[in-house]
Amino acid sequence: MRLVIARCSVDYAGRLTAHLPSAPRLILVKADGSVSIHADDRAYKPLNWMSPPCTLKEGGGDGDGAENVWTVVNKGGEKLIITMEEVLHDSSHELGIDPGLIKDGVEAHLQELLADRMETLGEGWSLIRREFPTAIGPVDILGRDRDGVTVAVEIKRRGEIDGVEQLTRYLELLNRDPHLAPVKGVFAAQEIKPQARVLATDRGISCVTLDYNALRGIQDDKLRLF
Amino acid sequence: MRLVIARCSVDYAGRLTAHLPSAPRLILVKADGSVSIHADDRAYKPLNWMSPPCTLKEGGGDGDGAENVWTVVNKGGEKLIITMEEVLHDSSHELGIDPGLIKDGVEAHLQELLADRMETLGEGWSLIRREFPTAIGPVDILGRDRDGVTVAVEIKRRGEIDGVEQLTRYLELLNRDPHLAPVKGVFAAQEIKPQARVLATDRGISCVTLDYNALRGIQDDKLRLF
DNA sequence: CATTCAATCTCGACA
DNA sequence: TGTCGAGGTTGAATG
Repeated sequence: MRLVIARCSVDYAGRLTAHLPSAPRLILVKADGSVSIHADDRAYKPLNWMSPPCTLKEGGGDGDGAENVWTVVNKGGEKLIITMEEVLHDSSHELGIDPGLIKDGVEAHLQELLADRMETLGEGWSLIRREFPTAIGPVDILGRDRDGVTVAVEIKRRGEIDGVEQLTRYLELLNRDPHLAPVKGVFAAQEIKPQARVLATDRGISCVTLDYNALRGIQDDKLRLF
Repeated sequence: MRLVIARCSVDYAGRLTAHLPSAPRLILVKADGSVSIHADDRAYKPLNWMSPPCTLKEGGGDGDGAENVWTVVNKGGEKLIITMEEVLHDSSHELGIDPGLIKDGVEAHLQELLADRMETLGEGWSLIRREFPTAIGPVDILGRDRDGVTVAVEIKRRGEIDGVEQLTRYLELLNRDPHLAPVKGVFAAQEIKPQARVLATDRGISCVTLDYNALRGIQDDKLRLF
């Protein structure tokens, strides 16, 4: 990864045409050849970028001696032209390939724990199975209450409206199956937003706030982010 | 803007929970307090990030002496926890506020030029107006052919399928207006992808390849990116 | 402040 | 390879 801080102007011509007037910016050249240009605000989105696979050529390439012009092109014929006016910093660093992001670590764990302790949801409740498959995706937990009524449980770390919508779709589908119907819904999360609670209640879905540490039964400072 | 290259592990807890195992990465701390973590690939998307407004605290904050732990929190209670294991580079740079991106410079210019030279599209063609308003957005150019038939022109720098779809929607709407109907469609671009051309032709929309320099009539090396 | 909608959306899965 | 759908979507514009 190469980090360049430079006063530069930038022209992009591809899916649209765009121009950045001269200003100091960060130019990020990554090992895969991709280039992005960042201002000193906004974490997520670069001002300008070229996605890999692409190639960077320093110098105009026309042999016109414009060595301060960088040209980045990709397969689709998109071009990013960076005119360097003053380089303030330039360093390179070997990072190697990244092991990558592990998502839902805690949510998966919550599901595991809850499946093992269905009595958390109610006395006499039992597990049918985790990740119960349906046509529109797996239901986190399918179980039975003490009366043998089927229960679909949706687990989120933070319970928001879209989670309730998701569970509602599962319930609608599951209730079409005469072998399962009637199916009750339980919305379980470490934290449930008021709006989500109202919507769930309105739809006859019960809400359960989960205590991660209590479920684990032990403390683990490394994972206890809150 | 602060650039830190460090071997680190990262935990995010917010709209979801996610974890990055220990590896060397770039940590970008911007003037607005936002933080993003980049691997050595992918130009656009950070591995992990925290959008502003948010606050960064170096050190665990528990007084536990974990000074190598950075904690970033925002209003919504989202947390990003970076555990620094080995700092390989750390530099700060003053960039100031960015003048920002100017989009569509050339596309807007193309529209201007074409409106002034409707005969480019056909002998005797004339302009009704640019940015002709409709309920679903403005049509780039509305004009008439030599027979007085209304023509809707969609202009793109690169003609792709979505441009044809857009023009199709305009045509459908415009043809419902008895004062205008029948309305013909013209898809004009500096470069038209084969797929887009096929789709347009299939829908009775004619395609025109625009020559920017010919339309301008003069050369301008500064703007001529191709 | 909530809501809607476009984006150089990106990114992964699947046919 | 193209298409489809989700995303910690982000970000701007609007009521």
